[in-house]
Amino acid sequence: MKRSSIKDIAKLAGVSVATVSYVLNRKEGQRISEETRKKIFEIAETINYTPNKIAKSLKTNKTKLLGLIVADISNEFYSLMARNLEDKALKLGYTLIIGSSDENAEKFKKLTELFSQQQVDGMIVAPVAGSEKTLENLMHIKYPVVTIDRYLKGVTVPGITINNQEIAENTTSLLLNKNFDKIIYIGYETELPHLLDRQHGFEKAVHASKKTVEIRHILVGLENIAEEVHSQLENTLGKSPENTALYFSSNKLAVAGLSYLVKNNIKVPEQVSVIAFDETETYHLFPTEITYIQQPIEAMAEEAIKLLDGQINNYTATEKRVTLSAKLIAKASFK
Amino acid sequence: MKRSSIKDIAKLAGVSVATVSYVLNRKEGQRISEETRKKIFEIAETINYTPNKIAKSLKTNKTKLLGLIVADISNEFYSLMARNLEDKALKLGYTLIIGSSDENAEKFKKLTELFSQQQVDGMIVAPVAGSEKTLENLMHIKYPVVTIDRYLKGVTVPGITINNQEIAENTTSLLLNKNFDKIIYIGYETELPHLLDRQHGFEKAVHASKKTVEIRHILVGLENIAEEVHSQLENTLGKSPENTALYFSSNKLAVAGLSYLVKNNIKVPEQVSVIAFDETETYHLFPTEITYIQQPIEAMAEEAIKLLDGQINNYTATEKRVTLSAKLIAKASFK
DNA sequence: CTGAAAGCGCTTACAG
DNA sequence: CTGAAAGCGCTTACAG
Repeated sequence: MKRSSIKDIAKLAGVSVATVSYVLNRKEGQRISEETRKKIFEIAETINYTPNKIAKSLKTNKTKLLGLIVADISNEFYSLMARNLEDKALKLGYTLIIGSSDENAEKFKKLTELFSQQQVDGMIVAPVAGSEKTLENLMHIKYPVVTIDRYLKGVTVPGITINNQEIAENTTSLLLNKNFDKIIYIGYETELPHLLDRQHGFEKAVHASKKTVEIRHILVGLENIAEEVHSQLENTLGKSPENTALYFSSNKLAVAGLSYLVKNNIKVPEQVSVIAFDETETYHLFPTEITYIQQPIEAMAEEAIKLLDGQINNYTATEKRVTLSAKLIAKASFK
Repeated sequence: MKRSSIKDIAKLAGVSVATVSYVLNRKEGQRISEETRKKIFEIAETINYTPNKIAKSLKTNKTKLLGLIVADISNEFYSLMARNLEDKALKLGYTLIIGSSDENAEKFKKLTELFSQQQVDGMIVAPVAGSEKTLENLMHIKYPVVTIDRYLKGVTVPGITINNQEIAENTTSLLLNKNFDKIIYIGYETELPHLLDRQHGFEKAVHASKKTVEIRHILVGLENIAEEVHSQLENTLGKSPENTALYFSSNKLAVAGLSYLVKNNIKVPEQVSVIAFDETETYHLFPTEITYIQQPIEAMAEEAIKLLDGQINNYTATEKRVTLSAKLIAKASFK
């Protein structure tokens, strides 16, 4: 696979490589005779020339490559985010290189190093617990970085989040205004601030409320979600609950919980009301339409790319954080 | 963001850049005094040196970048495939750059051009209808390419497929051996050979059978799957079917069909039996466990990377096609 | 209107 | 054991 270069064109056209470069890049300032232009384009066409962006990158110090680090690209939320980022990036001429951190700080660090060696112009990352140092180092060398979905305490990286605590608080208040006997919060055992925000929002609403309602928490690890949720729901909710509400703080948790409800033939919303953070196509197979909190993924992607591109080209300050609003989509699972 | 280079290290260490390069790359042949080695490593460490792979690439003609083109990275099948490819690629030191073609031949072509300009060492592609020419061109310039999931008629690109026709035929035979009154095949209106293979497998089994059973086809476009499947199932299956089998040729179709069953309270397998091609987490919210055909995604990813790496390094012939076997996972949806 | 030349950050055959 | 030098394929200020 021998590719033709600018040099080949120059030789064939009997001009210098500089001229070829000028023509191919359609620079305005330099005026080159229509004749040579035409000849150069024709030759480029016939020898099937494709520019070597690597060579260009070396000179211009821009690769037009963006690194994306998510926890796991096969996770629905992240693959949808990746898709949106891809589209927005492409519009500005960037392509995405992707890595999954598996919630592992060491792997996260390795990926940032790898991407930095590949000279990506910037990175969009969903940082994992324990990766504060890695982010700080990137900030320190002024590497353009934007966080999405998550953020880390004590590190001021520009990024996009949603109003996790607020929306959790508001939806929990809605729940409290109904007269449930019991409300169960199903969340993660985690240190990730954005997930804790959801929990704190829930708790804040509970404390502010005058209702006497039994509150229970189910917290599970990031693995074996289904099994853990099932067994804990069995303890906390039982097989024939009445007048209870379930608050799932992620779509994965919700799916696990809903499958418990299906298996035990528990009726929604007759016996149990359900609200979930995040959506998923999976809800469509549940007999009742699920009330969920919708993240503005497209807007998040758009803002992330904009913020990153701004940093890369020095438009934007590097401590800008953008908070977007999630939205409650009310459906029948809630009574 | 000024990065330090090999030159900086050389200057600081008082040696040549050649020496630094040798040390950092731990070349065996060249023996360099332990003293200078140590000094160079220390300096590299203190000035926080990271190699510029772009520069290396220009010289070595290897970027360690692989292009992945799928129809849509937010599609569950492809994001899972991407994840597996990512892992396998990383083991060989490659990173993945990703693009979604949206089943659009023009966009597919654009992505191959973009990736080729980025000098990816090879591409893993799920070709779209009408992209024969694009693939041929890549083959012609001997660009390392491997197809996954799909293939195209008349183009001999190395690639990985599964035994679509055979597994479809076998599972259909199973269906025919039961005494259903009616069997409905739900598939796509498409020219994509791998999907037609599934349909042909179904039809082959039907023709070979001596049973008299009513056979119906539902073929839908790639968009508005849910609506189309719903309305056509309403016509073909009705609201209270008996002794009927549904054969879905993809997980998306299956989800659309299952949601119809849920909505109309049709019991599986009492009234209707179900078999689906491909799995999805979504099945878990259906009251009955779904019988499905499982693609060996991990093995496909592994073979794809192996095949591509082989081409890149000239181990493998460039017309090798690998066919892996899908497996029927029998569950309760089938009686 | 066009070209010679330097340089981006590396690698590597060659010489000593 | 180490270095000078060429070169990968581009871009771009400068000169003419």
